[in-house]
Amino acid sequence: MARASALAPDARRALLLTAARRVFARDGYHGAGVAEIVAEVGVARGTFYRYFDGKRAIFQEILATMMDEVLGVVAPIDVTRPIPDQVVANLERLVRAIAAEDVCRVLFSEAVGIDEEGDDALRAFYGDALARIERALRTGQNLGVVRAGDVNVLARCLLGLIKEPVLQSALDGTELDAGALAAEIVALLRRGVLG
Amino acid sequence: MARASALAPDARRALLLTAARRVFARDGYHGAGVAEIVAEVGVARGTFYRYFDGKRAIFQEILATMMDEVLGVVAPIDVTRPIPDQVVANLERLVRAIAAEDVCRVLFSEAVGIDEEGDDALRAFYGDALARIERALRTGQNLGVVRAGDVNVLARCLLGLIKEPVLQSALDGTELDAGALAAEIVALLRRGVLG
Amino acid sequence: MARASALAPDARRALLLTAARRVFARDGYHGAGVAEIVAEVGVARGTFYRYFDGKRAIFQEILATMMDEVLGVVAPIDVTRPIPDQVVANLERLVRAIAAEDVCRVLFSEAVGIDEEGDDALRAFYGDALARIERALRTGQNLGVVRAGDVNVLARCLLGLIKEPVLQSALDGTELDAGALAAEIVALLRRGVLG
Amino acid sequence: MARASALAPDARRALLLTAARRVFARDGYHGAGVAEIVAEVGVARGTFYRYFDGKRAIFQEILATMMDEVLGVVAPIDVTRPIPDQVVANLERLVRAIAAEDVCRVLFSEAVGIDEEGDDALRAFYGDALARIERALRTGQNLGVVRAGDVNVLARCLLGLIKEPVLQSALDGTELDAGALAAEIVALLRRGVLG
DNA sequence: CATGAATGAGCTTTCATTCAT
DNA sequence: TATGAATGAAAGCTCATTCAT
Repeated sequence: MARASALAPDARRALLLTAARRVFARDGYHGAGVAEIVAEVGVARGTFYRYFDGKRAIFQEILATMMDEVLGVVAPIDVTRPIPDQVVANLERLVRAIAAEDVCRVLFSEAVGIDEEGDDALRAFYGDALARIERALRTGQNLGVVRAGDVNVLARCLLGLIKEPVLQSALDGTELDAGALAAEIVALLRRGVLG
Repeated sequence: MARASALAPDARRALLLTAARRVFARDGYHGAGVAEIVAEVGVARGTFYRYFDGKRAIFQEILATMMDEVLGVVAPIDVTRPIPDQVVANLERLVRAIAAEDVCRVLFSEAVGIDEEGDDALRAFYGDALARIERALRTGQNLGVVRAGDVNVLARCLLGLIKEPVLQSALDGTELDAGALAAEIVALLRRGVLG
Repeated sequence: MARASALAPDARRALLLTAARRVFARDGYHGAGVAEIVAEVGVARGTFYRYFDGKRAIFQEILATMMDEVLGVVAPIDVTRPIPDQVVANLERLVRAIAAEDVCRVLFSEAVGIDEEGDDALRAFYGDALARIERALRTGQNLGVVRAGDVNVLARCLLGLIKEPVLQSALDGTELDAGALAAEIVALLRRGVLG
Repeated sequence: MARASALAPDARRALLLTAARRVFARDGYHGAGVAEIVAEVGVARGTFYRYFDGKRAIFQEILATMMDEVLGVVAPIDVTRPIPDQVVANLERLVRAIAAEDVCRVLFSEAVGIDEEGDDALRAFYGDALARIERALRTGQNLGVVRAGDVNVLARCLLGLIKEPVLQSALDGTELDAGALAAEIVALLRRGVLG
């Protein structure tokens, strides 16, 4: 058989990761097969195992990457500049990051319950995300711009505020307007919905 | 193996459903095997297939039941009585319903992406839930108790507000205080978090 | 459950046999299920096993009956009366007997290769049938009305002459004219086809 | 278990086909299991499914091959050469082809009633075979060497004349003398058996 | 280093048969 | 005697992984 053109190992590894992301996003973790991944890249099955320990391993690596991508878009607040604008910008970037088709399905649906190791990673991810939100809330409370309340619960609520609209868009195939969503979230945070 | 005593079909069916719920919640849809379900009930493999068309069928039935359970706890608002109390009560019941360990895992994680039929059911469920929230919001707007805004997006946000804290509790094993959560959500709806 | 009306055991046995014949003819030996047979009669599975040792046993009994039916229609030749008429009449009855829808499928297709016992029965059946034909041929040779030839081979040929047109009719769903077929066979026996 | 040495796909495929033919001929379609086929070849279950879509698929492929083998031995009649010799030769080759142990059992007994697709193939096979015989008969009638008669029925009769002796030989384990059978058939066609 | 044929544990499902009621 | 819930061996099939080439 035609041997795949010699490629820098890193490049081939990247190709496999990209293909796997696509396949996992399309078919889900259990629906995806190593066969499809290698077919997309055009290498043999065995080659896959030279670069990754297995299906679970590549999935976890993709997951870790996605988590970094998502958490990475959140910029620290610069208190010397207008805060609300920064919050809105962060929200928009966050929404856009998790609305990326593959991220949404893989991170929010497929990642749950693969195995203990995966669940640990997921817990760490959410722990990190929630810790950041809580910190922001506490800072806000200290500055007097955030009302009193259980930051723990509040953080989880905010997380849902962001996640769910994105999830629903993915589920029903609707296009998502990140700006509008961010605006609506901010409005909700500012004044609630009642009155 | 000792032959399981014959049982009224409905009783055996119920036992299998209960066991399956437990197993699906514990191991996930793909991790669960018919073998485990029948082992929990103490019957032979074949018995399972007397009552259900297969693994997918019993899962979908459990899913449908859970959806009914969840949507069923939401009582229609009686406009002749104080509305906020009813909303809080509804919220609390809703939180408790979806916080049931098995409901949370099965409905929010495992149900996604099993097959087209399952996804259709899921879409229908969320469609129903969102439609109810939107209706409530619109009614509130007409009564002047809900501020203007895109009810579509808002409904999705509210859904996340409820789902996410429950999901996070399930993920990290924290006990959930439904009352406190409901209160916090109401506070958020009333005044937001800022200021 | 409603207990099937008390019936003379022989009558119930006969009902089961009739139903089984129908089912075996329709679905084949392997395609048929005990479930269908009892459903047609309206009795419980267990009842079936009170009357028959099992699926194989009832099938063999049906087979034996069919063999008797087929061989039974062949009347011994009465040498004091015109022989050709009797041969034609025998042929017609034979064709009609094996053309019975269920006989054809069950006896010629499904009966082969079920198990050793079944194959023995089949061998006995064909052995009997061929022995009769051979005897008739030999008698004919002695009377000078049948030309010389290997009666063993000839008997097998004659058997095929009768069986195959019936089989083909069953296979392609064509209606069979027993009289015409008998006539054609006789013509063939008389003069061949050449010249 | 010792790993089977890798083989060129075509070679492995051929080995599986050969083994499957043997197993199907020995145990029948329903009595045969993929387990036995792979055991004969000395490979693992999964290997089988690399080459065939399943048990039905390999069976149908074997069936198609057998049909081709059988129909392929019949040479077109060359009218510039003595016709009777050619007919006898064709008959002999045909008998030998269908007398091959596996062909006889698989094609004439096991192939019937597997599923719709299989029955269609079988109908097509017989349709083809009968059409050829009919054509030959009609040609003979036009040339004045075949007497008048219903070619449709006649063709079926001739088919049985060939098939049945072979079938019976297979059933009772008798050795078959293709030459003698062909001669007897020709004699029958020429002069019948009476007189 | 790449290949891809081979692996085999493990899955879902079927159905003739049994036996407590 | 009739019932039908329960049985469980055995089937077909999948797919992540291995390893000789």
